[in-house]
This record gives sequence, structure tokens and C-alpha cells, in this order.
Amino acid sequence: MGRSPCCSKVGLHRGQWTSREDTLLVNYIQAHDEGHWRSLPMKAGLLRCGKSCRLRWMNYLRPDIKRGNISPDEDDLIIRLHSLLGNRWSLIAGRLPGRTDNEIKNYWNTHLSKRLLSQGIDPNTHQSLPNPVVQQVKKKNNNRGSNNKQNPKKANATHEPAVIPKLHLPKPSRITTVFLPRNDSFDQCTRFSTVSSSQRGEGALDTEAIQCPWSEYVNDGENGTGLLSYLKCHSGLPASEDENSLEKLYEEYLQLLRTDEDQLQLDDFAESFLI
DNA sequence: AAAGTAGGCAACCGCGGCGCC
DNA sequence: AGGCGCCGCGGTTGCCTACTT
Repeated sequence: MGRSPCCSKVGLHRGQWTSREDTLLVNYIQAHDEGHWRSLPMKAGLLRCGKSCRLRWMNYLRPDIKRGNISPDEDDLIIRLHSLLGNRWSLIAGRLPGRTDNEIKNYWNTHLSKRLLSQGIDPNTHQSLPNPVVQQVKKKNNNRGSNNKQNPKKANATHEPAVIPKLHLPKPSRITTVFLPRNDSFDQCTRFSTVSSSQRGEGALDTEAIQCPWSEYVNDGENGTGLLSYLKCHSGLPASEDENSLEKLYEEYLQLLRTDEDQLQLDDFAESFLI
């Protein structure tokens, strides 16, 4: 016999979360902290499975989630970490502040793996694909390209994905406005709103949509200084020791990104957080 | 303008690990 | 030591939207 389900599914809501459910969940967690997912729905007045609540919080409602497109630096880091760690998305996400494992997993499956394939690299092994396979992939892409002659956006996506400044915005929610109660980390901005994609143009950065606590850290400097600001502010470490260790970590990260012959360093880097 | 197709992403499902009793 | 329950993770599904014909 398998395990019994984590919760009785009878009478529980499934599918898209409503704004009311989100509010209930956020309010409860702000008041009682996260955890105890099994009992949380009942205490919060939600007709949801605890796992569903956890998922919604972790992947969408958490205030420290970074909204906006994944930067080239992050792209590069994801690829490098994936080559070392494989599909261990939570570990990879742990090195990308504000990104969730689900987001990285989706981004990998929809963008990065295809990009690697188009470059003749096996996304699983990160080794060069044998020529016939590469040719097959290219042929496939060419076919798609020819089918998309009038759609340069799609054609480019397969041939020169890195060139396109593709905007990776979070999927629009049905919620129009969410009020997040204050907490220590995000006093400066406690309100964010989301808009449906029908309300915004594709590819256009909707400043309202990303007007959120973490937005000030997004792209606020060259070479990812925004990331450093973010790390400094939200590491949860005491400010004094936080400063140096994060500075080090971040320098290490930048070093790794800059250097081409850094595989050994990267291995050490990866091991440092696997232990 | 409508139907078909493809892409993107939020949410669900099932399993494994870990801690507690 | 073994069973049980909870949590977290990775794989998969299904819905929504944009694009093409």
C-alpha cells in the first residue's frame, strides 16, 4: 500500500488561486511565520491542501521573489550550475537570490535546454552532441525557421536566442492588487500589483507589474551590483559579518562568471555549498 | 475573424528524506 | 529499530495567451 494522500481532497479548492485565498495565506504567514503546512490551511481559513499552500507561498507570494527577466549573468550561472548539479533545481535556485526552483526549472525547460541544443550541446550532459544529432537539431530549427519567416521573433529564438533581449516576465495573475503586510525586510514597499497580459504589451516592461519590494535591486548596476545589494539586504545574517562574507561570495561569483578556464574553481565553488 | 498550433508557466502529483515517537 | 507523518523536491500536466494560417 502506498502512503495515504497528504490531505483529504474532498471539498478542497484546486487550480488557480483567488486573490482572497492569497490574502488569507499571506496574512496568516505574516502573523504566524511559515511552516506547519499541514495544519496551516485550516488555521488560515483556506480550503486548500497544505502542499498547495506551501507551493503558492514559495513560488509566488513570498515577498523576496524577484520579478522580471532572467539576466544573462543568471542565464550563465544557471547553465554552469546545471552542468555541475544536474536537475537539482532547489540547489541551483539557492544560488540565485529571489528565483524559485520552479521558475528556474521552467526557464531551463523552455529556454535554456533548447538554446543549448541549438548550439550543439546536450543539455543533460553538457557535452557536445555528435554531428548527426546536431544536424538533426539544426535541420529541425531551420524547418521551424522557414515556417516562421514572418515571425522573426520565433525564428530568432531558435537561431540566436542569446541576442534577443527576451523579457521573462512572470505569468500574469488574475489578482489585480495585493497588499502585503509589512515585515522587517520590506518596509520600504509593501504593495505590489500585477496586471493581466491583456493589459500590457508583450515585451514591454510594465513598471507597475514589477513595482515590488525587490524591484529596486533589479538591474541597479552593472555586472550585477543589484544582486549584491540584494544579498546584503536579505541574507538574514548580521549586518557586520554579512557584509564581508557576501562581498566575498559575490566576488567569487563574478570571478567565476568572468573566467573561461575556471572549471576547477567552479567545482570547488559547487562543493562548498553541497557540503 | 476564426480556428488551429505552439509556447510559457502555475499548479499538481508522487516519491524520498528526515525527524519524532 | 521500525513505523509514521511532514516537508521538500523534481517531473508532469493543463490552462492561458500569443502567434500563425
